[in-house]
Amino acid sequence: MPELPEVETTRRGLAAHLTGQTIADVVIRNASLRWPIPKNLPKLLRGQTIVALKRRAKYLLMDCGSGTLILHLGMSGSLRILPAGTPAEKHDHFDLVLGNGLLMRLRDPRRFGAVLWHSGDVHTHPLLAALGPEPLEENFDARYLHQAMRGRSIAIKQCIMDNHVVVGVGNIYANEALFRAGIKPQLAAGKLSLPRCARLVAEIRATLAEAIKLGGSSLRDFVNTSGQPGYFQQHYWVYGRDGEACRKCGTPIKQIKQGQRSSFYCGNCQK
DNA sequence: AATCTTTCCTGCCGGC
DNA sequence: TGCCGGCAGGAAAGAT
Repeated sequence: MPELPEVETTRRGLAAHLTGQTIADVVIRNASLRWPIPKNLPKLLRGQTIVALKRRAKYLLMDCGSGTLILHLGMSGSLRILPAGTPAEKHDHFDLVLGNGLLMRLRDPRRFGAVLWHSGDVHTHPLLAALGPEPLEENFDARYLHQAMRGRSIAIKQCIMDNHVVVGVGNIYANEALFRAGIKPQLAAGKLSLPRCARLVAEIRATLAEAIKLGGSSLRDFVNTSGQPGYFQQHYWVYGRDGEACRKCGTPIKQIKQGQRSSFYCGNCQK
């Protein structure tokens, strides 16, 4: 599933093909994603030049000069670069046909993704305006996290998955980072000391950075822009390892539900 | 049939 | 009383 490392992997794979290219055509086969794809998108985009491909949280931002195409992969989306004219398959909802004989194709079986247009400063878009800091940037530090969680009774795991606190930490990496930091997922967020916040910040950063280096997770249906899976899943400490031995101490990994999501942890290594 | 995935939205609760 | 923020739960589609 696309979490931040998968989105960043996608961004890097796409950027080389897209940057500086003109948009020859736009094909909408099925507009009903999480929100409808704007009907006037072909009119808006035809003839535009792609200036840059950026990322904010799990949103891909295609800067077209006059505005920004906002893309989200939802739970099952993937973007690929293919030769123009490649026949569309099931769940291929959206194409950007480029001037260089290639196209960028969105496939999204579960249709929780999004394709939206915003003119002007994209960071003022309602979906982006209230987001917390990027986990890999300097302003996400121990002092900030400590402050953001102060007085809160919500479980630490749910707190770091809250986009208002920090963006881009989904279920897999939340579980992994908490294991690496030695923090039990049920701990009340407000109870985490400043030094433990520092440890957690460091482990969230390291977990995401390593996953990006490895090309993202390949859980279920994630593929990169060439259609290849990532390799991070081979490195999980706890995710999906219910009942298996902890890789550090041998204690069986436990699975619990928090906010309808599965959490995995070691009762011995995580306090 | 239940589960899994992301994230927005609704509505309840308690505090002031 | 009414507003606010925190928080829980629900919703969307499809594969397994």
